[in-house]
Formats: sequence, C-alpha cells, structure tokens
Amino acid sequence: MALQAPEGTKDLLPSEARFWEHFKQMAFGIFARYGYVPIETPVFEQTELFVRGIGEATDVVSKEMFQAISGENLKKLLAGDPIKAKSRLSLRPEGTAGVVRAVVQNDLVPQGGAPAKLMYAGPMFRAERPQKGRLRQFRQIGVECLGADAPSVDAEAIIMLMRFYGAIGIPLPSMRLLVNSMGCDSCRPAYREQVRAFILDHKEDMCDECLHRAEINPLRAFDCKNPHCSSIMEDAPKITDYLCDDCRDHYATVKQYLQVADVDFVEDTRLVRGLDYYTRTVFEVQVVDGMGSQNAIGGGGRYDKLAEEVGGRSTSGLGFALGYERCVIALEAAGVMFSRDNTLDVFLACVDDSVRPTAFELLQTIRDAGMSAEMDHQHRSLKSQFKLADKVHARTVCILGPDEVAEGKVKVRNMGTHEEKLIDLEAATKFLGNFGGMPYNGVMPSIEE
RNA sequence: GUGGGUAUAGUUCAGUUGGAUAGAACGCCAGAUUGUGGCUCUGGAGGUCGUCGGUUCGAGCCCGAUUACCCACCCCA
Repeated sequence: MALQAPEGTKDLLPSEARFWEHFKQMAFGIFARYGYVPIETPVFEQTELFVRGIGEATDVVSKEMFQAISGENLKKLLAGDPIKAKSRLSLRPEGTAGVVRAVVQNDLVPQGGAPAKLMYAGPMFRAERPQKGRLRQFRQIGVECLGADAPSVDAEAIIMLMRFYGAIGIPLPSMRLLVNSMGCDSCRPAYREQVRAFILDHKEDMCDECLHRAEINPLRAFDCKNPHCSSIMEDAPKITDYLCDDCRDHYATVKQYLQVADVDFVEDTRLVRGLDYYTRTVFEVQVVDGMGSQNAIGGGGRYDKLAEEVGGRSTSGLGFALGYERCVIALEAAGVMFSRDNTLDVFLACVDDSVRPTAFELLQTIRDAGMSAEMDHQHRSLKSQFKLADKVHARTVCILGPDEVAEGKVKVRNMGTHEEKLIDLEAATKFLGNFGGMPYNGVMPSIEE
C-alpha cells in the first residue's frame, strides 16, 4: 500500500493552500491596524519552556507533546543514558510560550519601553486522538501583547478577533463570545480553596474525575461535561465574588470597552482556560452549529506571570490564538465556501508538434512580460488542449499552427467573447495584455456565498 | 490513552439469505466536429472489494487479527 500522511495530519491541496494564504493575509491585515507586527519563532523549543510556561500538570504538556529528539540523543535515551536538558526538544503545542521566550531573549520589551505587539501564524502539534476539528498538526494564528497591563489591551484584542471572524465570513449570530476573569495571585488562591472545599463538600455527587480535579486544579471541575457535576457546580462559588479590587476594576473596564465597540459577549464564570498561565481576563469564541464537539474557534487571555515563569523580568502579557481548521469548519457550516477557481491569462495551443519550439519561446516571452501562461505538456490533440484551457479558466488561448508560424503570426482567441484575431508574433505580449482584460496577478481567491 | 463506526473504480456510493464475468453516477480518455472549449450523443479505459489469516464446494458479503480514516470521551484552537 502507498505511504500515507501521518495520523492526524492533512495536506492542504492547492485550493485550500491558497485559502490558507488568504486567511492569513486577512488576519494579519486586520491585526496590523491594531499595531501588531509579525514574528516567526521555531516550531520546536526546549521542552523545558513548555513545562515551565504552560504548566507541567496540564494535559497539553503532560500527555500531548511530540518530543523532538535527535537520532543520537534518542539512542542515548533508549540506552538509558542521560541527555542534556537543552537537547530535550518538543514540537510546539501552542504559540504563546515561544513568542514570550523570544520577547525575553531579544529584550523586545526593554524597561520602560513600548509594548511589543506581535502576531504569528503557523502549525502547532499535539499528540491527541484526531476527531472533527482536532488534528495532530493544526494551524493557529495568534497575537501576543507584552509589556502593557491596561484593560484596553484586553478589549482591543477581543474586538479585533471578532472583527476578523466577521471579515472572513463567519456570521455574527453563529458565534458566542464568552468572557471571564480568573483573578490574580492575590485573589485566585483563596477562591481556588473555596472551590476545592465546595467539591469536597459534595463529593458523594461528583464524578471521580472531578474529585481528582479538586486536588490538581479544582477550577477545571467547571468544565466537566458530566451533567450531574455541572448542575452541582452551578451553585459553586463564583470567581467574580472573590476578585480583588484591582482585578474587579480591570474586568469591569474590559467589559465596558467591549460594549462601547458593540461587541456582544456573555459572562461565563465557569470559563476556565486549561493552560496554567492565564490570569485575569480569559475569553473564548464558540460557534453554535455544525462544529461537532470541538466548537471553540479561538480563545485567549491575560498572562501576567508568564514572562517571569520562563526566566524574564516581570512583564504583563495578553494574547489569543484562533484555529484555522476550525474556522474552515465554521465557514462550511455557514455555507461560505472558498473558491476553487484558478485563472490563467494565456493558454498556448499547438496545432501540431512542429510548432512547439516556437510556442515554447512565446510562452516564456509572455511569462516574462508578467502574465500567467501555460501550454500542453502531454501531446494532446488541439481539441483537448482547448478543453484543458477551459478547465484552467484561461482568459485567452493563443493558437499556433504551421500556417501562423510561416507568416510570423499567432491567432489569439478571447475565451469569453469567442473573438479571434491574427496578430504578429512580435506584438503578441503587448496585445495579450489588453485583449484578455487585466493580467492575473497571482493573489488570493475570492470568497463566495 | 479509552470507546463506537466505517473501509468496494480517480470521487460519491449500490451490491439481496454467501453463488458464475463486481455495478451506477460523476470525473477521465476518444470519437461524432480530420485547426477550436463549455452543451449534447456514442464508445472506451480504469478494481489485489484496505491488508493478512480463517470458515466454506464457493467469500465483496461470515469469523479473527491488523492498518487507516471518521465520530465521541478526555483536553484544547
């Protein structure tokens, strides 16, 4: 049997690869309006970064990371020999840790300096069991704002995220924006204890998993899908009742700014992001229909302790990531499809093989003049060359036969109007520029309903 | 990691209680139209029935194993 792509990976075939480019450009274009600039970090990092940054106890780190070990080091490990910490590498399961590391390492937020507003796009890797909306290699676009703690940063990030979803074509009514505050070092520990105590008070009615959560990370019990647990957790203490004054003010301001921008949201005191680094504002965007069970198309929050966690000076931060593949599912569910059409400025058809050298030369001339051009490479009949031209949506076809070549001419057919003209070979490129309309400029496909 | 489902042509799928040469639609190729696309008509090519093993006179169909994919749990974008 022929080899297949690894489990949980997917090829982006031409039409979708094209759409991914469009998707990325659309996002970067909007984020740039909010002052974000691009950054590229490695797709693998020292494992230590993720362990410290994301949290050792999280599922993402404890069981979903792909280790990236060199062949030599793998031999050592298999032989039971130790390897250096810096040789222990992992494919990135998310983008934030790497960007924060890059900010610290390159001092992108010098003391007293302006905030660093960074955006990135690329593949992430998690060794999970694939299902709808969940791949082992998937694409995320994200932003990180480091060095600014004002609630306006949180609000504008959420606003531009929602603006992007709208711009790419996800209908507003199909989305649900959830927001919450998780408090900070000074108020969360006390709250956490309250939740733990609450769970233990109701331990007869909770599932085993939640009892386990009570010890590891009690807040996660809010996420339990077990209807029994979630109904009990309805009555659990609410974080909003335990926020310190600073956190309460921060949260209130974020919500106020969202309202000013006409961004609808629902407060969800049970929203608890599963990565350890979040503080204060957290948010998630869900799509209501057609998503399967993975319905979150984006999420993020504030992480004021993360920079310290990876060894930098104290730097507040906020970011989000959005999942490309899940957005595609949301778009499909909403009936918005990306165009599969490509177009070509010129297709060169040969009447017989004797004119191929002339055709090949003309082909290059047309391409050098900045137009897209193609010819048959399979010795097809003239008729099927036309069929091919039609299939690739050629705007014009140049017909070269012995008659034309003998006269130093080429016949040009406009495929839309069926109009044909015999012109001088020398003047061909100039003529083609006008005859077929604007040259195709090789960019993005159009979105159509 | 744990469950459940699926696997037949390039694609989407039929295939009866196990029976002879495994079908359809779309797509592809060719011709009708010997230098011209889309529409139409005619013809053609294309299958190790995922893989390995078992039951049987006989397996696409039944049984076992295996692989892949899909869906769900878990978790997250």
